Amino acid sequence: MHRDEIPPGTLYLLILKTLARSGEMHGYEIANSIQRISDDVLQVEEGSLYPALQRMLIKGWVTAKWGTTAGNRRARYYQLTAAGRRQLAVEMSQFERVIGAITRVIEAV
Amino acid sequence: MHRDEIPPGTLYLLILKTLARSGEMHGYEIANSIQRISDDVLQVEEGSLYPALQRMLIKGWVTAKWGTTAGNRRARYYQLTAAGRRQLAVEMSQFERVIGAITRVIEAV
DNA sequence: GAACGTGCCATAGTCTAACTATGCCAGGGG
DNA sequence: CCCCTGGCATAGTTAGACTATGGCACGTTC
Repeated sequence: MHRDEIPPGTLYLLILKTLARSGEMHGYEIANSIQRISDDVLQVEEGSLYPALQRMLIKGWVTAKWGTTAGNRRARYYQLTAAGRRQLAVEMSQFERVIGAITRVIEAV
Repeated sequence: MHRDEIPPGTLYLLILKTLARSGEMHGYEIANSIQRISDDVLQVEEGSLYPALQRMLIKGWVTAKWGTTAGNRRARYYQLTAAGRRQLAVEMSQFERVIGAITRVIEAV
């Protein structure tokens, strides 16, 4: 079975936006933040999140450094780069453009 | 390269809705209709459309019969089934639910 | 101090579905 | 006759979200 909750491609947008809002975060925080703000509709699985973060590192959208959490655990803190901020703008406008177009189709008379 | 225009999964929604609106249509008409109503934002490639229609036939969401177009060409005419209409309702509510959740995240302060 | 739960990271492998590229056939116009 | 267009179809590639699994360290409980 598949839950199909997060449409492929939009995970980047969600992560980029979350990091832009909150500055430095580690993976767990990112996932929890997305889940909470979406009222539990979007559940970011660890097996989706960490591969996505790796790809984003490679693309240069984020940087990572190891640190320690408030709960005294080791964690990787991610931060947006300038390229990441640019990518966020791109993804936002693409999202709006495409969702607007789909909405036109499904609301057409 | 990839154009990334139609998010995976939403093609079903677009086709179902288009058929619901216009009754019987053949593939070419469906693609043109979606493209036109979306103001050319959504471009349904033939290599995406026909496989999707095949899957929808197998799932029982549509039926097909061969006919002749106004331009005197042979074409397969697709029509929604009752299951297809039910599926359209499901896809609509899922779409709204997920897009609403994503919107909350990308508009959060 | 052993056992367990939880926080946190990571990867291997599966699967869906949209894409590219290609091919076919028929009608009509130059 | 040839090409353009309309129209259908499939084989193969690719991205990326998922499941399943594993590991480790801290705190708490008994």
